[in-house]
Amino acid sequence: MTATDDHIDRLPAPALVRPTSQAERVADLLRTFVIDGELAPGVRLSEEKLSRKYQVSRNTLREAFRLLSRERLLVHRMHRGVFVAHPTGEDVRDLFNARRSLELPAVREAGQAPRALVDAVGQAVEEGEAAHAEGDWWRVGSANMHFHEALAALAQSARINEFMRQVLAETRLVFHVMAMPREFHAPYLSWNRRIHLALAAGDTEAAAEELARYLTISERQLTTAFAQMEGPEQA
Amino acid sequence: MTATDDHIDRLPAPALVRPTSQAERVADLLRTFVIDGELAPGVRLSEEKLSRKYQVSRNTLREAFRLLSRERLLVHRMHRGVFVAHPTGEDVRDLFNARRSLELPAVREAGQAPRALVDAVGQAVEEGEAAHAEGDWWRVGSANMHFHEALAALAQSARINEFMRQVLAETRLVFHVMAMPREFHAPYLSWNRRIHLALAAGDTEAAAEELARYLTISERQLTTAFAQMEGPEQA
DNA sequence: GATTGCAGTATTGTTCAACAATCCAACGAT
DNA sequence: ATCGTTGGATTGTTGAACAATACTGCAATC
Repeated sequence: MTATDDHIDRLPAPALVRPTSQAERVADLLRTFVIDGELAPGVRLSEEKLSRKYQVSRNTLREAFRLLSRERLLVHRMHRGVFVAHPTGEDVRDLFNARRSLELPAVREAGQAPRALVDAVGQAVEEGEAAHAEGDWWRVGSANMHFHEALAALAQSARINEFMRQVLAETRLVFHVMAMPREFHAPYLSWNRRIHLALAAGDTEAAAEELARYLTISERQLTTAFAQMEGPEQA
Repeated sequence: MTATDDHIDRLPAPALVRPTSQAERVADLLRTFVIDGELAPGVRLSEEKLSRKYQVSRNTLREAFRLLSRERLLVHRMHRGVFVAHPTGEDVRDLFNARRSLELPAVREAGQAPRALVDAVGQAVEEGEAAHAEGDWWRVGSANMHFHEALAALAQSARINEFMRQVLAETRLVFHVMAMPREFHAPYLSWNRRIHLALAAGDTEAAAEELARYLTISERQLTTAFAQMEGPEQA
């Protein structure tokens, strides 16, 4: 170890250059398509067409499919192909149960979390309000996701964070199943603001109760919409 | 719809015959190997050797690898191959934070859960005690996993259940990193028994407190062991 | 008229062989 | 000691081939 090594140790280390494989890149691409709704729920992804379009071999494409099917964004059906996941009313209930398990305790234990994590919640609130001011409804939705992601992050576990991202991505799929009206997200803006205010004030219990109400109402809205949808027509 | 269709509706439906792909079967196989410690943490899985040994093509094998790397049981390192995950002390902290987030709230809300789910917790306790009576330490460990899996299941979310399974599988890997003494699991048997008793009695808060203590102590044991291990020697 | 049986077709499941890209260890030069 | 080079081994990716399966439509049956 020479003296010059000290300089190296001081470098902003974590930005390590990670080489990525073709399969991962394709998976990233498809993931954004699914989350953004460019690939509608239930749509089948033809191996031949996709491999031709994105200039990758079928084998590489299939590796990407495996990654995304473990994330529940794609569904593999033997000899039939892979399809964009198509959540049902049952899935909605499950997703919200999962969110309750993740978000509520995270908020209740927010006292243990570093201030930076609480601030991130506030930033998401502001992002949503800014998007609302610009009338960018899609970004309002994204900001709402960031908000809840920030809530789960209070639990301080990278694994929880990743799981939460998955759950939220799936939740976003739910919105694609039935085109929600643009104004659907509007009421949540003030709600998020209230939750963050309570958090910043250290009143975690109040924040948790607000959040619980939010989740209950949001779930009810979606499940009733699904009931109307799955009842009359077929699955 | 003829009258005979009624009989079909009454069949034990959920046992649907799901055809499985080669890739999934290989993934299942490798998963058990990893969890059971037959493939030690850090070991590299040669594509050529494995494909030859299990008579599958490299491409199929790689599909299985992608599945398992999303489960964090394998780690893909570009141009180097896939390795059995090798958890660090940092991972241990993260895993236990995740478990606290999952298990504690699940126990606290156990009142909402159907009795069958609470009974499942008791069954896991008995499984552990039976295994202990037989001196089958490996099964004691498995039963302990089942116990905590049953706790998380009180949250009533299939997604939570799966996530918990993953977390526990990783936790099991931790035990393979350093061979824990056989008696390591012994004290947990009575602990699990106490937690279940409190649960069955409806005293969820007492159960949660016991569980919290358990997690704290268990985490401390593992992290100190890791500190001794990662400090002197290299990573 | 609805169900069953049977093409034919399209697509996925899987394998194989080849090549490019990269890592790694060993060697040798500075 | 450090660095550049070289060669071998392994992964990354491809394209083509074939088997296995699902789907459609039509004819045959009751």
